[in-house]
Amino acid sequence: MSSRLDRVDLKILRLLQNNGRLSNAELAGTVAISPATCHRRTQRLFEDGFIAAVRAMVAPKKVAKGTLVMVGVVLDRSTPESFAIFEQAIAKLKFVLDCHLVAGDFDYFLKIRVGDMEDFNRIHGEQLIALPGVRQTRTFFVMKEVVDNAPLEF
Amino acid sequence: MSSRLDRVDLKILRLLQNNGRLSNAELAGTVAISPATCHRRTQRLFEDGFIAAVRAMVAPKKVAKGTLVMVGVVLDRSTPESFAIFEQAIAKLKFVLDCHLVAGDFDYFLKIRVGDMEDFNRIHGEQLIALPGVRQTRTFFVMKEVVDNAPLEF
DNA sequence: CTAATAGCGGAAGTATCTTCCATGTCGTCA
DNA sequence: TGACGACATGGAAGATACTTCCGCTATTAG
Repeated sequence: MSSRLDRVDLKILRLLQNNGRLSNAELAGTVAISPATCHRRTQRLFEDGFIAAVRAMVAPKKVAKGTLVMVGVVLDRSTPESFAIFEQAIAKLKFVLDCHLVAGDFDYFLKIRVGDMEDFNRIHGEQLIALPGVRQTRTFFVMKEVVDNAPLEF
Repeated sequence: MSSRLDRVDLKILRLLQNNGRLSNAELAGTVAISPATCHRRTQRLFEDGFIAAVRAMVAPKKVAKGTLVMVGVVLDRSTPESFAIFEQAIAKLKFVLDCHLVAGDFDYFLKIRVGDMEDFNRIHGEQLIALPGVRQTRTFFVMKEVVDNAPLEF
């Protein structure tokens, strides 16, 4: 929490969110401060945890991960132990992009990327329903990605 | 689709996915090729669209967006026109991170980031249920983010 | 076997990064 | 009001990295 962000910090954050490979010189120029100051500001944003990471967004279709699936999961029992075991197991499944414990008709919501439907069916049968404590799953195939992973507005 | 990715390309992609600010020299050193070759490879990965963007991941809690909500949406009518109008409208809502047309009990799934529950209630009442063609929404508050936006495995 | 093509790494000029330091600004306290 | 302290800023400079050019090698096709 801690330190406040002034107008300059916000500008840097937004610029790096749009293009994480901007050079310090380019940043400084756009924000209209000296490279030295910009360097210190940016460094602080990293050190203080405002920027968790900088990631290249790999185009899913280019690497045979063009199919997106949302899955609702219901567990057998709603005990803390069941949740912990489930979460531990799902962290190992690399095709799971999101896994959120939610309030409502499901216990967890998953966002999964796979190559195609056939790929998903195999994964669903071999890995998802085999997860510890899973009573049922409900699959929502994504037919159109209207907005995917939009940058955070702040 | 087009051009193939060899072992070196994959390494570069994975490294940049983990740290998008790696310098060309660091990349080259890790992948064990010359800076010149590495520069050419990386440039091609961008030009050919394998890397859609490089983004700084801003920590949501640090910028008052610590509350995550999943929302299922059902429209009044399932006509192409209804879908188009809805999608056009939702693209303007900056707090919507994901919006996917799905097959199943809902028409759309939304992933939304807001400051807190109060914030969400206001947005839900003023903006979500006011979207064109919305019959009903079902809200799933996220109580725990087990995995959020994990890097793509390929 | 020869030639064409594509990819590689070395080299060098240019640009950038990163640190140090002097200067300036703001707020506090005497 | 004035002096002081804490902090942030920008300039400068050595070290580093970027980007392009060019010659070399390997692979493929004829």
